[in-house]
Amino acid sequence: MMEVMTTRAESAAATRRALLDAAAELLDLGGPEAVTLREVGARAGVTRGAPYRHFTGKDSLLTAVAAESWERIGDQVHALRTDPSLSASEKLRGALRALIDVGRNQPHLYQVLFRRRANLPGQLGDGMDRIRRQLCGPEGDPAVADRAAERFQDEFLDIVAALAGERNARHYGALLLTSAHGIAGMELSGHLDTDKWHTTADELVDTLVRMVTDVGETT
Amino acid sequence: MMEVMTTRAESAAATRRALLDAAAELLDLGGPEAVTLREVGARAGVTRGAPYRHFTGKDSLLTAVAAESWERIGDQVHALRTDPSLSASEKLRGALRALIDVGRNQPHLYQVLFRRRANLPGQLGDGMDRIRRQLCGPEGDPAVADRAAERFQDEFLDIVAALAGERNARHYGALLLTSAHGIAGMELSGHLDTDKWHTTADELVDTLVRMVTDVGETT
DNA sequence: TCATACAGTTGACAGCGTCATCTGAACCGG
DNA sequence: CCGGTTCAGATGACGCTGTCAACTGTATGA
Repeated sequence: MMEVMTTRAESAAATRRALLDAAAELLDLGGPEAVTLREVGARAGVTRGAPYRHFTGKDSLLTAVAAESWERIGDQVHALRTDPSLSASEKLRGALRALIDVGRNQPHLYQVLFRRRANLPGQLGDGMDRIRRQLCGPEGDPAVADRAAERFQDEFLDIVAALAGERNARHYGALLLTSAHGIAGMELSGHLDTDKWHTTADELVDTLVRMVTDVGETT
Repeated sequence: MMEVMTTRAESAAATRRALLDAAAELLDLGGPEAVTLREVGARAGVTRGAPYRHFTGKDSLLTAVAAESWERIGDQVHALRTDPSLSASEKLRGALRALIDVGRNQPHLYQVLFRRRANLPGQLGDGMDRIRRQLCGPEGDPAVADRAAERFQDEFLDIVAALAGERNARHYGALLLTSAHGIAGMELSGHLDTDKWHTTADELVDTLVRMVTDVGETT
């Protein structure tokens, strides 16, 4: 049965978890538009104002969901990289497919993962307001999601380095990563017509892996 | 000075144009969230209900904006393809950069261009409602945007075929297109850290062009 | 000339994110 | 054990949104 909640910290942590789970579920079902703070609260057993005790707002909540997902993907790629039963090519193919599979199985989540970072452009005027706000809660901070996404990229980079050599790893790593992202994105948006192009996302991944494998051998 | 509007059709057409222009401008400024039917109407000199005479709703309006943009990009690539002063490689590089430049200069528009197509997944239940609705107005119909996007892809495919041969054109064309889309997307979202990867989007494009040029030569 | 079609206006509604305010119970120093 | 404090959560309110039904006035076409 359910553990009895005694301390306030435990109860708050449980609410936070429930909010994140509810948000992730609603995101899967109907995209960011369907993630209503009212509905999230209801599914977590609280009311519409409660999420503001754990996140600075809706954006912050979605960012936290993205951060957890990045961590999960990072773990997955880490497991691939350190699996001694896999060849270097298999590791690379697995990492690329891991990303594309998220696009396939959780398209709405995938789009949130690659949301535009808030403080990218030269907007510094009201940027300070946003930044200060999001510093209120350490979670939902874009920096948290950024760190998690970068860990994934680091793991990925190591896999590429083992295959194509340290020299080419960064350039070709970026090429592979962006290409996989593009494959996932166009498959997701429906702009990759497999009939028109006589090819599939999986075949494109194979070609990418083969190309980098060749680079590694001839270097 | 301004031409006097007499006929009702002219007036309506002018309003439609103004609505599209206002929507495109607001999209550039603040993304889809900033495209308010009230503000669009205000900038077009009408009120909030007027857009419903020309589009079935906000989604339909944004789809029409995307369709016009796809047509513009298609024209641009067509001009590249038929320019006798350019080499095949230059045509390919230009086409890829044309797409990436949209991502750079109009990031919000770019995301709308690659919006998920409505009728992709197996949702047929309420899908009929949506479809019948969007058939009311021939514009804003997703099919219009799809046709425009496909014309761009056809032009692009021809450029690749001239460089890599008919045999490889489709497979490598898809690879190039998805890769360019991924480069644009990750640069746009801020996930392509040029310091970390020791490379830039432009260098990645050059590598892609070189790879396909090699394929064309060795075939 | 007169009925009609139709672009555009207006009022209304439900739902949204967000904030200020309030409440009650867990906490903690004495 | 007790009384003040902190803080998770509830609640009311506000402005904004997309959407639709009902309405208005004018150009159209027979």
